[in-house]
Amino acid sequence: MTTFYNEHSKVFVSVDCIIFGFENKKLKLLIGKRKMDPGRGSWSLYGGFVEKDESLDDAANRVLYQLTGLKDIYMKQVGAFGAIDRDPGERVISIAYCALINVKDYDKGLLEAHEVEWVNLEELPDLYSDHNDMVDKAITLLRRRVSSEPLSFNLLPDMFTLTQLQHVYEAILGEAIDKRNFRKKIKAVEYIEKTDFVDKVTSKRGAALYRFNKDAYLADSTFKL
Amino acid sequence: MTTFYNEHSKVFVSVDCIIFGFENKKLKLLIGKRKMDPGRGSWSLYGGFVEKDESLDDAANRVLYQLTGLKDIYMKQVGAFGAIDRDPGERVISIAYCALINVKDYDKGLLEAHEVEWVNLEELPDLYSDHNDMVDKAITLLRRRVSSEPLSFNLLPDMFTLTQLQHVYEAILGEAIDKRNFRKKIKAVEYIEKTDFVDKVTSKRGAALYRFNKDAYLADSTFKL
DNA sequence: CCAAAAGTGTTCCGTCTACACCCATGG
DNA sequence: CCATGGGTGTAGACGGAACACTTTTGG
Repeated sequence: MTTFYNEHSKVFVSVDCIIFGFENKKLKLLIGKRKMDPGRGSWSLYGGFVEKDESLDDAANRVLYQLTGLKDIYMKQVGAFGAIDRDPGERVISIAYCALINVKDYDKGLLEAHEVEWVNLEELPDLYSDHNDMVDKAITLLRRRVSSEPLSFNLLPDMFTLTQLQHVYEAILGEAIDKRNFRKKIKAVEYIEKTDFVDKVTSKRGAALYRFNKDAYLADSTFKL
Repeated sequence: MTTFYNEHSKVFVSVDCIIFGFENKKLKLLIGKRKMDPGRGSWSLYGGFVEKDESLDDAANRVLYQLTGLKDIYMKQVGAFGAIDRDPGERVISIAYCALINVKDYDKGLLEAHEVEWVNLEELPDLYSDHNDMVDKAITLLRRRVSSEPLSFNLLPDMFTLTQLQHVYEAILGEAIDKRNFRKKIKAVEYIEKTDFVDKVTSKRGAALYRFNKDAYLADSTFKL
């Protein structure tokens, strides 16, 4: 069995997580300063090596769980990055994954424990190695998918106002959206359901809270926004 | 420098090429029977291991070159596949790449030398390991991109008739397209240029040959079809 | 009472779709 | 002369974009 394999060389494989959050009308990224060589001290995505007993997806979920304590998170593979010298220490090929989480679900204590921070996407610093390329590709994918897949809800609490939802779209697409046209489209989507709850935090008048009905969506998986 | 790396395990990394061609109104895939264990004799994509001195993209291009003798081919990464047992022999993570080539550019002699064949996409057999998943993902990407990127020309000779071009779109999208509407759109695209040449092979009357002007496209990279 | 956010319809314009006939030619 | 594929225009439907005012209420 160990036949032709031996002629070839093995390499390290890691996963890097591009973790998007949304707060205050802005897309945010969870990044930290590297605590190891090479690249100690530079801003970096959070990552980890793929171990023998886990698939790539499993590794990405494990790394995300280690950092955030969250499971069953929206995660998509962004792509494999494999320039020869992308890691100055050893040959390491890395698979980038993109995760969308609700910032409110994230335990603030962990921010300090792991020494990571939420940084506005627009103010993203230079990151370690090719991590900026990973982020760029992730955003490109996100923009492409946000209109054809119900992604956006992953960045919000279970219940949200239409204004919040609109802000998510605006942040991802990077452009203003007309309020009336947006709401018209939303009303046509049957699995975005109005609840009887009202949010009085951001407005004096109060805004109706909506909910994404995942089961209804799965029953009729058409999405267009 | 060899510090924390050692705690982790290395794995083999390979690339697999999903090579699309177009002939006789059909999308075709270049596949062969595996000539090695594990999986000897089963239909398979053409692949190879990533070596120390090459990036992932380089490896994919080398593998494609070894098989076809072609360089500077349209190639896009499809994604990384890393289920634990996807290769029954050893842990191997594979990066799938999608290539589009003009079947006419492919030396028929190489077909036999490498024992590979063009197979209609619709008649694709069960492939080794997760190769069918790779193909499925490649097609999904292709469908998504074909309307927003000038891919289709890679599947045709330098000069082509509008009917041929339409057949390419129909094959990729898997649905019939109205001839008049299609030609109307094409005429609006300034970098699809009519030449003075006429193709008399497929019709008695003769069909005008067109050419994709890459420089004109790059000068104004908008594409919508 | 006023600032701040929520909520609500209509019109216009451009784009997509459906659809059928004549043309040129080689065999 | 006819079978085969090449080539052409129009009308109606539909969806997207632009656009402004009223409502509620906490401070």
